[in-house]
Amino acid sequence: MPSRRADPVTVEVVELIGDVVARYHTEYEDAAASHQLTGAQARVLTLLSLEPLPMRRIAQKLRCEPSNVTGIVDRLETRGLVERRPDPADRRVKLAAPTDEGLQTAERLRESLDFAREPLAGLSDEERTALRDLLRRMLA
Amino acid sequence: MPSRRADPVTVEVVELIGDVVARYHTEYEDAAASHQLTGAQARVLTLLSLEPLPMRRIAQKLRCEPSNVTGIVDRLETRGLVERRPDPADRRVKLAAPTDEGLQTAERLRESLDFAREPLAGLSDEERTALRDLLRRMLA
DNA sequence: TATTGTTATACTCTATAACTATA
DNA sequence: TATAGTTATAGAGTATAACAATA
Repeated sequence: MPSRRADPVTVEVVELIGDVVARYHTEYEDAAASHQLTGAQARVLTLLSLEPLPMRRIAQKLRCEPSNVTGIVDRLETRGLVERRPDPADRRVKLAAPTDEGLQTAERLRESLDFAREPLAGLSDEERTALRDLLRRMLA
Repeated sequence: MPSRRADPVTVEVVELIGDVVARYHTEYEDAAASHQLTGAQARVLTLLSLEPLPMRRIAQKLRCEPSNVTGIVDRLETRGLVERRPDPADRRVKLAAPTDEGLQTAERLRESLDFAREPLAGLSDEERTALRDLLRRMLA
């Protein structure tokens, strides 16, 4: 049931979360662009740097249609950052896996994603822990 | 200066913020889609529901090129949600303004955007206030 | 028959550059 | 000459539907 009137603090928290989202998005896109990647390409490369995945699984992680993943992986493959491997267990499946260069790019991407690391540095240990606990409960 | 090694709590907070961002994005797109709007269209309509704006200002708010705004406003105008008005003070300028139907749609959009209202309801007043203060400091 | 990945198609968002009408 | 908005163009992401290969 949505429309219970929200108190002022809740309204402000929602606005602040909107600000966090906007800032996160901007920094993510900038970090991706600094490696000549789009946001979607950066997300897929980051996913694959954790473990190779079937095309279908990538679509599920991205919450998009499988047909889209074909193009994104095509472009990453053209760049030499990702390759398609056969799945020994099921010949219908293609596993997308990062190349060595792809892994390096993913690592540099992670490093340039400073969001909330710098701002969080201004908080004390206790405050960071409190923030972690509150966010955990919010997402539970 | 990015790469100072982050402590585990900071790492988890960054991950949690990523989760918040993903959830916010999903809910925003869903809310927009439930009104047959794309995310960009919903953002512009929401902006204009606060006050009519010159095309140029919309582009600045969206952090995109002015040429993109033409298409987005075109589509909102075709839907009858927005109209372009001349600016009496400068005949080069076109003010985009919501129609009555556009205002109604923007209001319903706001209502269906429950993000963080429901989850925040599970927090006490003190916790919400603490969260607000921590987010404020993070974004400062 | 069902599933995996792809192709074909169409729409939206995006940036760049060139154009117009004002200022 | 500078600015506001548009148009033209091209690339990328998205969904839908139809297809080939495999299960």
